Amino acid sequence: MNYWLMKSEPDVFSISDLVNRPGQLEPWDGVRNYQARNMIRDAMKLGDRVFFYHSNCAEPGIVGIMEVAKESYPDLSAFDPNDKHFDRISDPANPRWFSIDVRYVKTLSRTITLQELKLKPELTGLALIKRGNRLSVMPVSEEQWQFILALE
DNA sequence: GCCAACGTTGGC
DNA sequence: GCCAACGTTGGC
Repeated sequence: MNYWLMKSEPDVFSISDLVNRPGQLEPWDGVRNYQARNMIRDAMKLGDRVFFYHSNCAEPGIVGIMEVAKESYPDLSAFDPNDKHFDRISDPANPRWFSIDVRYVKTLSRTITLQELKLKPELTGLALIKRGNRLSVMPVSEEQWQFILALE
């Protein structure tokens, strides 16, 4: 099993929103970065665990866990001219962007904040805390995953 | 709201 | 292929 971290702005889509979705399922679409796209398309497998990270908010940090409920398929939002993430270049016959579906697993008893994660020497290799990192999807090693969970 | 970091675009 | 201009991300 692989481990990941995905960011979402809680004002746009929060972990509470995921909880309230039918079946607690949600298509994770709108990713428009090639590095992140490649991970979604090629590496994220059914059952993989994913940290839900709240970004661009008062208290950025990890708030919960989800799992991959469906492996990659073309991101339909790229073909919708009315969608915020519409991409005129993406050709339905040769899609440029991909989605996965995620399912809610749990909410952490507290937010494990970015501030706290930055202080841990064990996490210096974590992409999230590298300066200037803007990736919205990133891998987490099993060691990092266990370490972070133990902070809860 | 500011702004540093970074990815993308497009002229050359 | 270089690189300046521009747009976006996201912490603060």
